[in-house]
Amino acid sequence: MPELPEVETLRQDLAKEVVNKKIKTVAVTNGRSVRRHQSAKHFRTLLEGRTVKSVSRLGKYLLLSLDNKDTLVIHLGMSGQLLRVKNPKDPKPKHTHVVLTFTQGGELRYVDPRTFGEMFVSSPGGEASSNGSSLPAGMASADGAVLRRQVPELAHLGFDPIEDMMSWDRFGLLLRQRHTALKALLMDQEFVSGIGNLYSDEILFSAGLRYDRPADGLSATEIRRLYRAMVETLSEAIKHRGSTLVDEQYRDLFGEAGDYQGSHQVYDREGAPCRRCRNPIVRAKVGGRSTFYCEHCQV
DNA sequence: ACGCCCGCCTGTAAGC
DNA sequence: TGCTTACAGGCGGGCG
Repeated sequence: MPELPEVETLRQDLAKEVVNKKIKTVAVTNGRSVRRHQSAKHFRTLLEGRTVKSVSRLGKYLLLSLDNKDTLVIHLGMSGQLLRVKNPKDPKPKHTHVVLTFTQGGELRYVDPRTFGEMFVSSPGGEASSNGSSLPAGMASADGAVLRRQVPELAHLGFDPIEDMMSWDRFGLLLRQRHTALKALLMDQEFVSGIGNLYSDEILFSAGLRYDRPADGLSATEIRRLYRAMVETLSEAIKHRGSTLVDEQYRDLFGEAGDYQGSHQVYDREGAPCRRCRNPIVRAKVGGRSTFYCEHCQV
């Protein structure tokens, strides 16, 4: 389940692999993956002949800027993979739904068994985006603002914890406006973008905070701990090229597994001893989802 | 405003 | 062994 660290790893590799490459042909073999477009043909037409100029990321979304100001947006959902293949004759994995072939050779494959993910081409003025000046609360970064204006469909996303700098004071101000359980807030993409079930649990353990603490009830010290835990946990996971779980769903651009799963403190460790205090990690159901935490270390 | 559920999907694994 | 059920969970939508 790709979250911010996995998507950022892909972004870094895509920046090396596809920038300045020209899209020769696009093959769509499952229309559900391009469902925002009226037809697969329309999607193809928008991409064929375009050159990729840069690759950026907003939360869990990848943004490939094209030479005509359009943007190819890629979201991996639960089970999406992007694979860079040098030899088009390599056997295609099951559930390969979209293939971009480059003029310079090789191809980029989009594989997604559960089809929760999607790809679409966004045009700057292509949507009803009359008030492009309004940004999510706390938005401080010019970069994030530019990307949100470039892709109106993603204007609702909250700040990116890695790309958008924020002071502890400002973060605390945003927390105090919300009477929500911390875990739900961390996973709310309109508040902060890029954090899912796995990293919210890891961040809250690192911060020493329970998942059900109300956001508006944190002390100044706790606010600082949470902010630090968020940035450091995500940064460490990026250094380790993300997490590949037992289901093997996440693979990088070259099909290699990530390396951060060995550093997990709580996620998927029910009953195992807490790495800090040795008490067993507890699993709880919150909103139908599994939540892992340490009853001793998180208060 | 917020919590909680559903539907969308397939692969895997546990249970009977 | 083989069928059924649960689970994995991002996201948008609906409901109380």
